[in-house]
Amino acid sequence: MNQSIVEKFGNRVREERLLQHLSQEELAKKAGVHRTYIGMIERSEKNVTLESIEKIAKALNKKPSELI
Amino acid sequence: MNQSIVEKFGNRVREERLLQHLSQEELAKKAGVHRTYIGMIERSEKNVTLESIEKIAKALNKKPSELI
DNA sequence: TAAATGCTAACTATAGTATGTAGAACTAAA
DNA sequence: TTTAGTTCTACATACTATAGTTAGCATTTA
Repeated sequence: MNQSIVEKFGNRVREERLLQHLSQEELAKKAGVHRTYIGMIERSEKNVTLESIEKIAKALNKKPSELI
Repeated sequence: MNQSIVEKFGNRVREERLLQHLSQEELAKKAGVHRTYIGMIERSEKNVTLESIEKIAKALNKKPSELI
């Protein structure tokens, strides 16, 4: 079964967030986005834009390309 | 001077498109997006989403991460 | 039982579509 | 030359779909 790019991204974000012991709310604050938005991304409910990818990647100390 | 992630993406798309001798319209057709949209992306006027990144990357025979 | 997350709903901003005009660059023909 | 036809791209405008915000409450998990 092939995951979509949106699913892959959501899974990578959750994986990295948990590795760093961050709550969705903590990650949201670091990234400058909203709490529920992180949840939606992790559940593959949102088709994130480049700028949001960058914000979240920075908050996780990753390069955008590492989350894709 | 630092380019934004949106500028980098637009520049990479144009660079690859020209290397492959494709017009904006040809690339748009291969990617399944609208003609004018490719122009807007290359001029850094649009903050592309993951799914559009994937469509354009496939049309250029690249991985999404190679365009970011 | 508190902290974390899921989920809904309503909203605003903007991604992405569609159409048309204008101008640059290049042919070919006279 | 110059004129006309073609292709490509920039740009404006208007529209629809959806990204992203915000709040509240339900559910899960420790």
